Amino acid sequence: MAIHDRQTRDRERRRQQIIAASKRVFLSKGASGATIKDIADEAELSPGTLYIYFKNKDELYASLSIRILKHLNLRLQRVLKNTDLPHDQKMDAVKQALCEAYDVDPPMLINLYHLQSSETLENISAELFQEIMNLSRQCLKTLREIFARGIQSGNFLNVDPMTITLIIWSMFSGLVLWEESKRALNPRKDFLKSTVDIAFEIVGRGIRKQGADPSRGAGEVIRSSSSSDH
Amino acid sequence: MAIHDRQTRDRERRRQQIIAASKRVFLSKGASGATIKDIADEAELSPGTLYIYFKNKDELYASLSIRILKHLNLRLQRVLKNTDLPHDQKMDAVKQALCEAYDVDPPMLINLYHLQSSETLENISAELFQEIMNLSRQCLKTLREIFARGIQSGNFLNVDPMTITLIIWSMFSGLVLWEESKRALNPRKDFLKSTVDIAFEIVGRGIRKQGADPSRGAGEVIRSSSSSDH
Amino acid sequence: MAIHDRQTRDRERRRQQIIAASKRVFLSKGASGATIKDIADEAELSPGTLYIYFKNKDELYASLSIRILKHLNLRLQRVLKNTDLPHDQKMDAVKQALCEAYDVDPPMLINLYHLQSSETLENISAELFQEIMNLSRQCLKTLREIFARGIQSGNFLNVDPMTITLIIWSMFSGLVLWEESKRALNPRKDFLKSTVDIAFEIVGRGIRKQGADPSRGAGEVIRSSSSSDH
Amino acid sequence: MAIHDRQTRDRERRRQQIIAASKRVFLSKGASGATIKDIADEAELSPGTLYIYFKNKDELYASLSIRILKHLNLRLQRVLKNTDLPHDQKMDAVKQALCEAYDVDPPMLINLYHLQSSETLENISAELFQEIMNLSRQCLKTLREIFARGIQSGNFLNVDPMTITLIIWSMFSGLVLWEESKRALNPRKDFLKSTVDIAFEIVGRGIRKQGADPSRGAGEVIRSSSSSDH
DNA sequence: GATGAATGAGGATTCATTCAT
DNA sequence: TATGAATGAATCCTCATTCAT
Repeated sequence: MAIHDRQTRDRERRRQQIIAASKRVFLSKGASGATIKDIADEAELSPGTLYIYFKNKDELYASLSIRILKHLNLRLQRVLKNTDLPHDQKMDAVKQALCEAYDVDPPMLINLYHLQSSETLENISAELFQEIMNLSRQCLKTLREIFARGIQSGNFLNVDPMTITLIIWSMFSGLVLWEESKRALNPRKDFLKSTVDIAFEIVGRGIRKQGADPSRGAGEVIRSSSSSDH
Repeated sequence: MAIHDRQTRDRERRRQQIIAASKRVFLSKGASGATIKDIADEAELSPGTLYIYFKNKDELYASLSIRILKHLNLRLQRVLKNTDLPHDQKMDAVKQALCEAYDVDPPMLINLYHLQSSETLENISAELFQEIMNLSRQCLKTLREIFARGIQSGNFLNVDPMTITLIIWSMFSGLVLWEESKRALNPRKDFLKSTVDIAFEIVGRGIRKQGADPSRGAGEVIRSSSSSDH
Repeated sequence: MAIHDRQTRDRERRRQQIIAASKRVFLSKGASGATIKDIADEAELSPGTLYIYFKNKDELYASLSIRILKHLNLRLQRVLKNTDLPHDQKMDAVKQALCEAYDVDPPMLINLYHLQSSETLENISAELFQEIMNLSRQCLKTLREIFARGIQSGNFLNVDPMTITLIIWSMFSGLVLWEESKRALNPRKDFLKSTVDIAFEIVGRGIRKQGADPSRGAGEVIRSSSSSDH
Repeated sequence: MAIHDRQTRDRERRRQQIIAASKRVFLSKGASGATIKDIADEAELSPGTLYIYFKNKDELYASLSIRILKHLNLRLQRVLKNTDLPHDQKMDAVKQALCEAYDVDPPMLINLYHLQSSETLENISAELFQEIMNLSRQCLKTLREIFARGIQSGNFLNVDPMTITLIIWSMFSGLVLWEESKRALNPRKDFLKSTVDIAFEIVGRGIRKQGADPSRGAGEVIRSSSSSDH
């Protein structure tokens, strides 16, 4: 038993070691710029070893997203279910969930974009691809639900909640990408947090009803984009 | 003279032919997925010919950004200088400039991101890199100036204008990337325009002073992020 | 026209150059022992060039058989159609066709065996595989027809002609393989011809009716193996 | 003693387990297509364990031949020494010896061919290679002696007995290879036995003197191939 | 002895780039 | 100028073999 446990633990530790190394390398060299040898060197392992733990380079790359998506999912669910939280503070809770996920794993969104941008999805197994897609979709769904309830409560403008989701998500992703692109040239400080604060404050102001009477869910309306197909 | 003119014209036409082809190919296959042969085939030229007009693959890729950045620059300058436009409609003009640039050249922002994200800049000449950087910076500067005037005029909240610039830019980029990532799976229609409309409406509402007395430039204040270094 | 012709000719010459080199290398190092670099070196080309002319190593290997199979096919057809030839000399004509094919391309049968032995057929295109299979089958069919007529004519024992075909083919192949396996160790002389002569003489004696009355096709009978499925 | 015996027995049993597994794997995947892991899996052992019992892959492969060659040797010696057997039935006894060896170990001849065809002999130890070569030679010698006595007895044509040996051996090998190559596509039944029966019948007829007076050893003569060097 | 994770040399293949025509 | 065949460095991946447990 004990032996088996230790082996399992070692295996998992090695996996993490590889994942950590590849994050660093992928971040600095990009998905296709990074070579297996780069990653192996960074992980202080031999190239062959990577193939014991990951089927190929693309699967390794894709795997990076899994953990952080799970984490983000959890945090967003908690926001959704926290009924004690006044509706007008949910936006802030969403912001914190996103920022925390970013703190845990900075390049997460870069991965998500690259994965979605059809560049990779060639050599990854259907299951892994599905898992990532499901997790992504789950995150977006939860966000939409949060906003939908804000609208129902009368705190938010009556905008299609999926559209709000996309706007928030895109804005945050855009800021993260910007941040990361600057980091290479200017690694000292991160301005992300303060910029994100302001961004959410602005969007929060923009989405909240002005002299909101929280009693009814339909007041000011912004014509919704065709929401069905996002 | 005439002969020389025609030669120059032919040369330029051939360049455009290559640029147009590579846009299509880079868009569908990604920067590193696209091969020179792909582009040559699309342009109905031979691989060798591309090297007569562009020093190498990276420079070809980078030069795609140049044109669209120049175009965007022009449009934004016009918005800035159009003193007839009421300050509270500048946001809308900015939106239109960005959308138009996107219409002219959909992948432009993707290119910009990839260029910034250290993926490419390997074989690119220093001059070309500088030109791109200058053009990018110019666009951002113009945007910042537009917002700065909006603040001075008392229409906008007193937020660091560079921060607003980043937020707008990131949000738009994020939405474009999202759109592009969806296009592969669902090529029929684009929801970009309507989503962008709502996004700008929300941000516009968020950034405009509420019961604004446009006469003075300092009212409500959102604590600015450290702006100096963006 | 002239230019195009020359190019076509050059292309074909280059193909032959590669085929000739790979025959030598495959013969001396075996199908999986030979590396692309070995072949490229032998052909005095670079590895990449081989991939212009052949899709991959397996297809190159398989292609070696095509030419010789076509050649053999032609020769056997001629034997079949040569109605002037007395039936009891057809065996000799078959022998000469096989030997000549071997002279033209010694390793041919080794290839055929390897190809049939399911080792390769992984990376070769369905079409190429089909072409080889069809050519092989055609050769066997022609042989069977030759023997079938010999039986009908009353010169040969009444043995299933496909079985005779297999015996002749296997015997010849076996002798060639033996010869080739010896050549590595003892390259000076080839004993193939004389051994094959005797082999065909023995089999010829064995298959010909003893005091044959060529007038009827059924005399001595050797119980046929189940012939349908070879 | 007892302990030591058991250990020796266990060791030998494990060896057999590996040999049996590798036969199956080599047969289905070919010599170079089969990996050590394939064999280890089939033997339900770990890769490392194979190296306790065999120096390397090539030696494992080669050792497969040793056993069957020893077996075949024994059987052929018995035919040679069985002076009760009429000379004209020796051919049949040889056939049975070969067929039995094939039944015991189908891929044996395939192995022998591959070994001889310079494919393998890279990592094989000199001693093992010598042993295989000696055993092969021994088999052929015994066959030659059998045929030589048939000639002396006046039953067979006066053909160089080594040439007959080669012909018989090649024919049988050729048929086995054919059989094996078909097995992949059509695994249900083996036609080998019936085809081999007819083959030996034909060759037997061809080699036996016609109206043989078994009393003297020189009658009809087929010009011998230069026999010295086979 | 037995294990199986780790190794790393080696091979097939790709593709940006060059250059003779 | 335009071509496209040729190049060969670079990369992914495999797998025989080793070795710490």
